[in-house]
Amino acid sequence: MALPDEIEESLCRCGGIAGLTERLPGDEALKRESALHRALADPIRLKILAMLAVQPLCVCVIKAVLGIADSKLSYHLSVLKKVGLIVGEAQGNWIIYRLTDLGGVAWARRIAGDTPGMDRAGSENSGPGGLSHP
Amino acid sequence: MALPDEIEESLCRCGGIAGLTERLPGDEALKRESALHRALADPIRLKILAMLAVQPLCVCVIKAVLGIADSKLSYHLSVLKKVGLIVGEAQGNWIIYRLTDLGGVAWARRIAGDTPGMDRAGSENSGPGGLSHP
DNA sequence: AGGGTATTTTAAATTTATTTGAATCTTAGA
DNA sequence: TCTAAGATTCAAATAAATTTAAAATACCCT
Repeated sequence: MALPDEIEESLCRCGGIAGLTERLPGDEALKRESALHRALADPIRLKILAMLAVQPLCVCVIKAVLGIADSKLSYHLSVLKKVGLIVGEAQGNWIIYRLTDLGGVAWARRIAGDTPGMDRAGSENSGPGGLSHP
Repeated sequence: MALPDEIEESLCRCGGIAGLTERLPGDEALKRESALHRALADPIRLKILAMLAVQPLCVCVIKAVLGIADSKLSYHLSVLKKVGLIVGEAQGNWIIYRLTDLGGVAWARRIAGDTPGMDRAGSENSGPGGLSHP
């Protein structure tokens, strides 16, 4: 196959194609990670996450902020819920959504949010925020 | 609208719907972030990132590891390139791809894939404190 | 220049995700 | 029980991403 010297040399150093392959995450891990990113790959859903990073909220408040149709919102909530970034808890007439631990991690690890050339970042939780619920 | 007490109370504390809205990232930031996640939302592309995190590589080596068609690989490389996660530098007959700084950050901030038990979905309680990663 | 290898581009076919609007479910309260 | 509000589900329509195979480009070498 004949490679560029630099590549061939360092490729050898890490065990060739086989050695490189061994160092990679398994298919399940990659599938899981990509599923999470797919769930985060929409501005509406990121905005929902940003809101829930401030505090838990019921669907009607989220809807008021986003200004989108009920069923559309429900769809996006279900996407986030399915991968475990948020959970919803029924409370009487309402369903209150909040970030899971995973959702908190995902929001905290935003990629572009604190790298050069960005708008301001969201939340950073200044207040006590959150549902008291002891 | 009448909300659950706990929600209404903490919503007031942060300035109501308007106050909440102000705390959210701007549309441009959300679009940028979602574009990055969209690029990361595929196992093949994550695997490419993983490989390039080991060392820069030319297309033919990446292809040998992934075992996919040339044009398919080229498509996925272009997706990663377009959002600035990788760059390719022509070197004679080959094109050598490497992670950008942004790509390094993105890979380092994987959400599910580091060390911890990564095969759980709902993950309500992955521990208190949540954000740190031993 | 001509041949060969490495990589990208194109366009059509396919798959997957999102939006929309109507219908449904669930619960609280009169 | 009846009703209204809050939220989800369904199926059809639309839009976007991915795959495929063929054709094109770019480069090195003799």
